[in-house]
Amino acid sequence: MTSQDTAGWAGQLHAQDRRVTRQRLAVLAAVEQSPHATAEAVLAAARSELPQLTLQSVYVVLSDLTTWGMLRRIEPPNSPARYETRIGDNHHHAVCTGCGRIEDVDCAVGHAPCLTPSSSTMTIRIADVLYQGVCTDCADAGVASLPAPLP
Amino acid sequence: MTSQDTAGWAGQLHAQDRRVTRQRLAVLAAVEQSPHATAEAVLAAARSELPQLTLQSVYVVLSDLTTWGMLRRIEPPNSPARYETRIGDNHHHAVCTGCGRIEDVDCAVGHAPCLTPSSSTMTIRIADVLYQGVCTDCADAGVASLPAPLP
DNA sequence: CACTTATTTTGAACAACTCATAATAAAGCG
DNA sequence: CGCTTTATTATGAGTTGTTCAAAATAAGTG
Ligand SMILES: [Mn+2]
Ligand SMILES: [Mn+2]
Ligand SMILES: [Zn+2]
Ligand SMILES: [Zn+2]
Repeated sequence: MTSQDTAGWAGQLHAQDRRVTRQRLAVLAAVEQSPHATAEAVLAAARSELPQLTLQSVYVVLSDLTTWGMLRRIEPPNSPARYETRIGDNHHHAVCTGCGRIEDVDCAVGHAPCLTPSSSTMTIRIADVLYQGVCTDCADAGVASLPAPLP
Repeated sequence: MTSQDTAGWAGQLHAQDRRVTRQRLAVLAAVEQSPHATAEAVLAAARSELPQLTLQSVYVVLSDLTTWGMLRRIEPPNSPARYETRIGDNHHHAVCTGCGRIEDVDCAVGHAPCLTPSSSTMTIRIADVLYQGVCTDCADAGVASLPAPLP
């Protein structure tokens, strides 16, 4: 959201020979400000700066930025896709089955060892680990039920 | 698919005070026969035994069986949900970004250590690891592109 | 066999996302 | 700066995968 970030994002877009648009900067700022945001949440946040922005545009911008490696998309169960600007560090996620809360979790075993599974005929590029459990709030509240959508 | 399996499934259903129906047995048989099948694929397979079966019924049966722990659901990116009878062993999956092929992968580091991530305020119940890469077939064919839906 | 009620079917609706096309505006150029 | 080109966005509609409410069916019980 800072002009620092904005300048950096503009630079990255330029470097990819992409146009620097208000929509792209607004979406990047929204995702930076609230990590693991949904497309709807991004739209809501970005509209304070760019009221005429549409959900469809948010979808294409998110898709493009993800394709170009400027955003990362995660797809938790029982939730629409979520996006974040924290990329390239192979970090993982824990989602609470009580309230849907999503937390970042550093790679479980240290330095990207999850990239070498025990046996597979595939050349692994990505290891996406999704932990599911109950967060302390939900544990305190005695909630251990099924996933509920985030507000 | 064998009467062995069928008897076992009927027993599990009885043990849960659930009714043993043709639909449930047909769905279980279909998933057992083709692991990681989609609801559509299950419908197609089960209809050879039960032609009047509907997709909506397949959805509720799959959902129920998953809730009761008799099936496991995985949700790969760019794919509808998939189901399998291999449950309770914390195994993971590798999906080819070329052709969409899905393989089982045993827990990467041995005996369920993925259940203890480096740091989280959550009590972890499930560690779902999704590897994405390129399978040998696709590597040989020079395909490394975006995921395509399985036939 | 008849009864109760879980289960399935029917028909419709929904959420999240994608597509085709028209309108707009960012970048390059004179 | 104004003009042009074309990437990008907005508009409107469509699609996929899934869920829901209500009626019809059938599994289990006595
Ligand atoms: Mn994250
Ligand atoms: Mn599997
Ligand atoms: Zn929680
Ligand atoms: Zn492949």
